[in-house]
Amino acid sequence: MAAGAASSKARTIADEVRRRIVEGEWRQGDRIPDEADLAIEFDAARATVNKALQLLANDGLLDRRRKAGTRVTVDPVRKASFTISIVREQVEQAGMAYSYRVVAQRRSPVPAGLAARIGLKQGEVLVRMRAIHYADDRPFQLEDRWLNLRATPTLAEADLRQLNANEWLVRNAPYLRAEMAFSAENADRRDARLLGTQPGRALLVLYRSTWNDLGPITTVRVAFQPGHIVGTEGNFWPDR
Amino acid sequence: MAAGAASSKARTIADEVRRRIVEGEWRQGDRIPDEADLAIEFDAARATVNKALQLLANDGLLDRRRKAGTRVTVDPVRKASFTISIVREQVEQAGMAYSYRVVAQRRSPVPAGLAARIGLKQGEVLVRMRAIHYADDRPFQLEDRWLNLRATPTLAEADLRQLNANEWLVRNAPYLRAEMAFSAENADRRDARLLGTQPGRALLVLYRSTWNDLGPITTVRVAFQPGHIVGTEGNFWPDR
DNA sequence: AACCAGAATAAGTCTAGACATAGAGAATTC
DNA sequence: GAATTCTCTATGTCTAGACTTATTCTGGTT
Repeated sequence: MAAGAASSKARTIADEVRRRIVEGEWRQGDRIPDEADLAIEFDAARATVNKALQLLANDGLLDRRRKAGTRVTVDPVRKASFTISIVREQVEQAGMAYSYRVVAQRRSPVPAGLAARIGLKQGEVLVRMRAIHYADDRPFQLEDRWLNLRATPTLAEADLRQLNANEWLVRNAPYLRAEMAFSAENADRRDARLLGTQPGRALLVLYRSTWNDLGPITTVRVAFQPGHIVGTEGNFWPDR
Repeated sequence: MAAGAASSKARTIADEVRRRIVEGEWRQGDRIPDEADLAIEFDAARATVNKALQLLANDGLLDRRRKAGTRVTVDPVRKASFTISIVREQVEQAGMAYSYRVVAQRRSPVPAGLAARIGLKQGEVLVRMRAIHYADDRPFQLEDRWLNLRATPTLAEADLRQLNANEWLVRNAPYLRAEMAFSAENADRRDARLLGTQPGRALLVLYRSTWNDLGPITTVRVAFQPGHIVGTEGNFWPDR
């Protein structure tokens, strides 16, 4: 809750500049003093001021351009960062027992739409698996995953039935790029059956795909149990 | 799409270290050479190596501790950052005409649950307003907002009917802290009517609250039109 | 008025060196 | 054996100074 704010000169400067912006002393679009001036004001080296201002620029609070100087961002964009942790940890942290069951697994050619979206030739054969994650024996989330064994040579197909694919991937297949998207979908009959709910219930659905240098690793549709909320705390606040 | 990666020595080092991790040269939990050694290897100052490693640590790829050294993170957490832009911009960027209509506005005491969540005394009177954002005359999103005029002294109640509250706030009331959460809800009768859809349809719903040093500024429930997707690209990838 | 070249400027980056500080591991004491 | 203190090390941070680079601005040219 409280700002962990490890004190450091750069952090102090950043906080003071932030304060001036938040309290309206420096208004949106205003040009703020340049690094050299601030360095004098705060009795710091320019590099330190630079670091402080970069922190704020990363938070989207400042716009900085060479020669043009530093300005207070006009339409600050709201950024929020979500942390998607491993399901098992999430469940266990809530004090519930975690279990996992593979519902189906087979090789299957990728449908055209998906292939295009993740950058594969249509018809390429991937492993498709459905699994359910339980919290205290109640279905917690449902995953429908496509796995590209070519991008994860060390993962044998046979292992998949035993392993929690998500966990294996997190631990063993670092990715270079990831995309995520949230949407809401009405549970279809299968969703409802697997999640133990009624068809039509609104489900929060997360799509995630990851790539490494060998190509797409996996793409997954995760449907959460009805009522699930994914939250974050974020923005305009010291990150670390 | 491509890594914008402005080349810089620090960036180059970070990319190389990232490569070694992704390609398994350095495995999870491994201790990597210390800054001094890497500085020699890459013929750079230690400060530059430090900057490079801090970048990766921010991405969650490395764990760094004084004396203990730097290790490859064991269970990398998936972080993703979402950018919530101003509705109007979002709509206009899609080439559609934006409009906005206030459906209701009145002063109202905060219900207990909400008061507790955002840190107000129960019964405090806030302004509550409902509004619809349209894209090409089709309802795009629905907002149900509570506004604390005490935290935004310059905002007169009378203005609210004219203004787009969200935009006014973004431009004029910088916040210190924000919380966001996604969920999925079945449209109730009112949602459906205002969004021009059928009751029961799954809606992606975003809750957002913001605070400044005067207290809570606003809290809002945003319901998107059915089928709406909020996406991101993120993680393990250079931020900027 | 439109265009172009050069000067000036502010941020971007790097370096070498210094000191601060957390914390692991060893040595010491009880 | 457990607890405490000590020591040393790797990261954290800062500094002063230099050089680089993008971009604005200015003034001159067509």
